[in-house]
Amino acid sequence: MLQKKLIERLKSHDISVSMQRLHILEFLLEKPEHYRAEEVYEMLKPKIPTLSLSTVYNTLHLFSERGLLKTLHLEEGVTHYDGVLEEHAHFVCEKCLKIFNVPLKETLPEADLPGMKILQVNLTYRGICHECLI
Amino acid sequence: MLQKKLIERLKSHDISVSMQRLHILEFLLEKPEHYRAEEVYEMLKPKIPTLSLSTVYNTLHLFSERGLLKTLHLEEGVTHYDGVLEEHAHFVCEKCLKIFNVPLKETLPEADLPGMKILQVNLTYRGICHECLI
DNA sequence: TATCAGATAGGAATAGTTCCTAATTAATTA
DNA sequence: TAATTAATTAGGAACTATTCCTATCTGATA
Ligand SMILES: [Mn+2]
Ligand SMILES: [Mn+2]
Ligand SMILES: [Zn+2]
Ligand SMILES: [Zn+2]
Repeated sequence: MLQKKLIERLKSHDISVSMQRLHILEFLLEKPEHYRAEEVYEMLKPKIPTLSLSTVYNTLHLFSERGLLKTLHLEEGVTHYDGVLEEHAHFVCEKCLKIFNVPLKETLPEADLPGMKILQVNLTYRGICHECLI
Repeated sequence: MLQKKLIERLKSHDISVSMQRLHILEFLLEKPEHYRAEEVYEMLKPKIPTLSLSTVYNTLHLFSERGLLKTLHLEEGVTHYDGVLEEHAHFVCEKCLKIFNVPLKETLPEADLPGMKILQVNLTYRGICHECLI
């Protein structure tokens, strides 16, 4: 994505611009995969040698809070971040722990939750992927 | 639940019986709530003074593997166990972190996952609960 | 009874995340 | 512009849920 677009995106979400933030946002938006903080850190270290893991955590929290990306709790003790905001489900392989995006045919069922404010819906399938079934 | 029923339940899932297992199973089956390993441990300590946290972890893993209960990854870094096996969704309040059971009106959408073996489906709503909205 | 496998207890080790503080950078004010 | 203030970042220590390791215990088997 163009630098200009990224800057706009940050500003429109009330986030002031910094090199670290631009890089982290770009990294997550251009990929359909799901990364952990540590992975984002390792991938960006070459580009921003002074980058710290704390900053990655700070930034990911901020982005998630402001709706720039989605936080996923799919497996034990790890948080993944998803830059794809279009509604979709996930499939987690219990063997290799790979995460797959799953397009949704129908919209997700409305929940009967009177008085609650729903901010996010998450649909996850769990099982064994085609690779691991062989 | 009757001791007899519990023993049957274990045996029918190819799990040999022990006091620890009976107590842990009973505890989780009779409650609609969602507990962490540590909580199960604390609750059962008075009944089984020699109980160890390791055993609780071992047992919960075993039960989950054999389909006696469901493993939930709803919030950061914690695993909850659910003894209610009937299909239902969850609502997690982002403020107080309480977990609510949500009955499902419709069945969950079939996933377009050719070649994958689906073992579990998980639907989670996230937001602010009625208590925290006041 | 002696042998063996499985289950348990206890504690050390691990790892992802959070918290704290000082240094750096950006924004605001005079 | 210079001085002041606020926000961001870097680095590392602290925290904590979970896993891993090992010795002990228990129950079944021969
Ligand atoms: Mn995704
Ligand atoms: Mn439940
Ligand atoms: Zn797999
Ligand atoms: Zn709440």
